[in-house]
Amino acid sequence: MQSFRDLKPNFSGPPPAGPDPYLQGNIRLTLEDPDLWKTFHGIGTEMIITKPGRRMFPHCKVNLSGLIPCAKYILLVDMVPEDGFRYKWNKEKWEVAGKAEPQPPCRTYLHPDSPAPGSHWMKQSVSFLKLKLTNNTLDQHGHIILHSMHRYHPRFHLVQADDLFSVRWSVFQTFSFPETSFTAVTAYQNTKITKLKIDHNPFAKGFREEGTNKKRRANKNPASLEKRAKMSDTLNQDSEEDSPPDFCRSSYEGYDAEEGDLPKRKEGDTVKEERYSPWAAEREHSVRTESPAGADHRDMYNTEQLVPAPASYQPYRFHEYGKSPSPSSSVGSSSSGSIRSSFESRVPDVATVPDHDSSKPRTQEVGPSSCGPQHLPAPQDYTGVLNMSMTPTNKPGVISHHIYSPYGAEQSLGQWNGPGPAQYPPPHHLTAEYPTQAVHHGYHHGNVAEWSQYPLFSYSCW
DNA sequence: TCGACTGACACTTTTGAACAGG
DNA sequence: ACCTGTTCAAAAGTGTCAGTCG
Repeated sequence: MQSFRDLKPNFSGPPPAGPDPYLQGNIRLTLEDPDLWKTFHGIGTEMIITKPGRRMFPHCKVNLSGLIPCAKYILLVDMVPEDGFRYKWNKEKWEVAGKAEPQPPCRTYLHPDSPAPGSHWMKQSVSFLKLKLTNNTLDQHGHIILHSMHRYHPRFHLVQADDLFSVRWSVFQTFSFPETSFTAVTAYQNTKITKLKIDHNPFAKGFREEGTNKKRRANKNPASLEKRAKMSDTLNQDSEEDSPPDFCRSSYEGYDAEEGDLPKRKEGDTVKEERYSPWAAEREHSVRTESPAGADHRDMYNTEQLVPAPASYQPYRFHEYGKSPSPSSSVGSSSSGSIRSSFESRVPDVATVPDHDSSKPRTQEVGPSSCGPQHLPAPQDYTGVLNMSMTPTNKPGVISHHIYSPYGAEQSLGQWNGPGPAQYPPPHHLTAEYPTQAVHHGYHHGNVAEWSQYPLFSYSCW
């Protein structure tokens, strides 16, 4: 199991009144199914993105501990570009194919249970199963928009807040897991990944060797069969013989393709996995290339707590600036680089809510929730809060903004979204960090939808 | 010509409504 | 009237593949 290293409050602005006891806890956020993730990561995880939106597999699932049981927390996920490049799959390996395309509208997936007491988050693992990825920049469903052939990794944000509105005064704690990085694709490039997905994703059972989906295969034309045979040969070759030079052989060996079972790794095996994936080596040399905003800008607002990986991950987490980003430049290892320096020493991020909110009664704002009998707010509860906002009302303190919610009651605002950035430029406190984006002056955040449309963290979107 | 992308397809799991029984 | 468990159809999630597009 992994846990993040020492917890640092990532809040630099005026601190909440009095010492925040929540920052002193031993909050742990661990990734579930790490072995599965590692298996994928060892090959080079790919995630399909489609216009209507595609779930991730493996999907993000985390365990939380160390939270204040009676305090409410909000859990979010967003996707961060790994670097400033676009990639292509060429001859069994990923190669840089140019600079990254301009970042699509950043969106943050809010866990539908949010906000919920710490006891709820700790009760069982928290799944982001319904998080969907899309390549449709005009997506109206609130899915997370990514570019195909670009690399990303999910970040988890934990916010102690009673509701969305109090997020503004809350402290973000950010976590990421090296093994969850992936390449967004519209069609699988690496046949090994395809096989892994088929073997582990129950929905793809029909494509397993022993599956019943033979009719379709029988319908294939000879050319397809031949092609598939080639693929199969390649796969077998890869599995049985040497992996392509740019793949981490040792890591892939851990995957028994025939059995389809997760590798049963012993602790001692981790040494073999020092270079975890085609990307691992890149990490060793890698760079976060110049982005319009620049790494500095991206680093300013939050403290990302990279979850310490086992020893085997160390090289992955080390990287330097100014070297080739090519994932295929796997040779060589330098374990002496800075530990994801781009994520360190950040000024804490402070989320904001629409200015209008400041006028609303702060009955449930910062500070510990009173530890009384608390009912777990079901998604409906949360929805109810949001519905208050969505429904015009005359009640004082109740915001009557229109919040776009593509979901039903259960999923209202499960994914924050809204109109494109052109319509809703970044909020004030972020504009300075968006030198290349439309700077908006005198803008008032009209509602949560508008606010949530913004990237929560400037460096996640340039 | 080629690579990226799209949509239809067959298959699977999940979900929820309808029903029966206690 | 309620609760629980079962059944079944619809919905949703998969990778495959042929075709389209730039």
